[in-house]
Amino acid sequence: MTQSTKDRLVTAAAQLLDQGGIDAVTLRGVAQLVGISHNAPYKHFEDRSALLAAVAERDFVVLRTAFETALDRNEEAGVALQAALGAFIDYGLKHPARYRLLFSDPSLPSGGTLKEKAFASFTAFLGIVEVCQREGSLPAGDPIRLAGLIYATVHGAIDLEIGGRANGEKGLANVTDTLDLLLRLLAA
Amino acid sequence: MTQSTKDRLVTAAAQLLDQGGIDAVTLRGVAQLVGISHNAPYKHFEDRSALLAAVAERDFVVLRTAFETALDRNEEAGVALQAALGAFIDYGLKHPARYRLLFSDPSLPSGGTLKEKAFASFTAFLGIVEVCQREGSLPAGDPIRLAGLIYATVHGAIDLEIGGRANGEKGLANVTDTLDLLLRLLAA
DNA sequence: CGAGAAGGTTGACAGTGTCAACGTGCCATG
DNA sequence: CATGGCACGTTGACACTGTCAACCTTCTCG
Repeated sequence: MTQSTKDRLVTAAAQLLDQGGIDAVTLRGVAQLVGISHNAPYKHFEDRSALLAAVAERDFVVLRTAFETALDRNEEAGVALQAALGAFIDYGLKHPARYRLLFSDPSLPSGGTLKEKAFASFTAFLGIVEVCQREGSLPAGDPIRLAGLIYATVHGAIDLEIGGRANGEKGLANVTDTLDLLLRLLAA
Repeated sequence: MTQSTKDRLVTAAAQLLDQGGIDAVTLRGVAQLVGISHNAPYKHFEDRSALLAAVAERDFVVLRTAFETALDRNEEAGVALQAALGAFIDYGLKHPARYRLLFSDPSLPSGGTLKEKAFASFTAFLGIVEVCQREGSLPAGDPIRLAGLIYATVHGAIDLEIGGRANGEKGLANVTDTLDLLLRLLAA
């Protein structure tokens, strides 16, 4: 079956997000892209925020799936961790506006189903960390805090790089370097 | 002498930012708060972005100053580092909208004088890290990468907590816990 | 003295989110 | 079979916003 109008609205919004950033996502523009009248989106979403939240939810599911398949497809958990983080970084740098929508947009609700999806994605990541600990490729200790530390570091590094406050010769190192340093510390 | 209109515009914008978030900062609202006509701000700032950039620049200077005084006021560099990070976290949690303006706002220019001020603030932080290394309270190695790691981690943790994606029993730990874990790792 | 710049004003315009009212086709229930 | 409701779409309007243009005042400085 073909995509529903609601799905096409979400896809169109994501497309505009990639092309012109968050400011380019206007309800009227999205409607036009889908080929419906300027007010039709209100039949599917309560307001602009709800549409953006739907985009974010979809991407959080993608992230969670990426984490889960990273764990499934790799024998060694340490390799899975690298793969998961690589996918995370890749997503952030390739879709900066969408990335910021998920993690740094103030207009999105901080609760509800969006929070659940965000939580589920973190939980999948946590799963990888736990296996790493059992395997010995990550140090023992509270897995939630350890996963939180890695998550926060990677997120911070991605966000700084997206913002352009990370480059420059004597400035912050790039994401991969920062992450490598942390993982080397954790391996020691 | 009394504050210039330009300064008062920046202050008013910061105030609206604190009260109602970035969406509450409207040029007309700022003008009204200062008591001038809706178009007067254009005599001082090219557009809305320029006004927001001025707010960000001012706060970056504040951050840099906080870092510098932390180093000045403490004998042990390790204590200064704690103080600097504490001030950083405090600022972020008390002024989330302003914090996000500095680090995660896409409408701000990623270059120019704003980048310089952001850079200067990071450099001040880097200075503390270097002294810590000399003192032995932080491990040796490229100070830029080490400072970048700490900076990225703290920034990520603050940003996640602001976004409300950090709380919950089984969710990410809070900023202070995350930071403590990192510093303990670095001390070992 | 007079010109020009700095800073302020009013008025207009297009674009945006959102509300209200109105149409239309399909599906389920009497 | 009829019919009523509901899902989905449309047009029109409104207030608010950023921004441009034109105009006015006041002060400075050659």
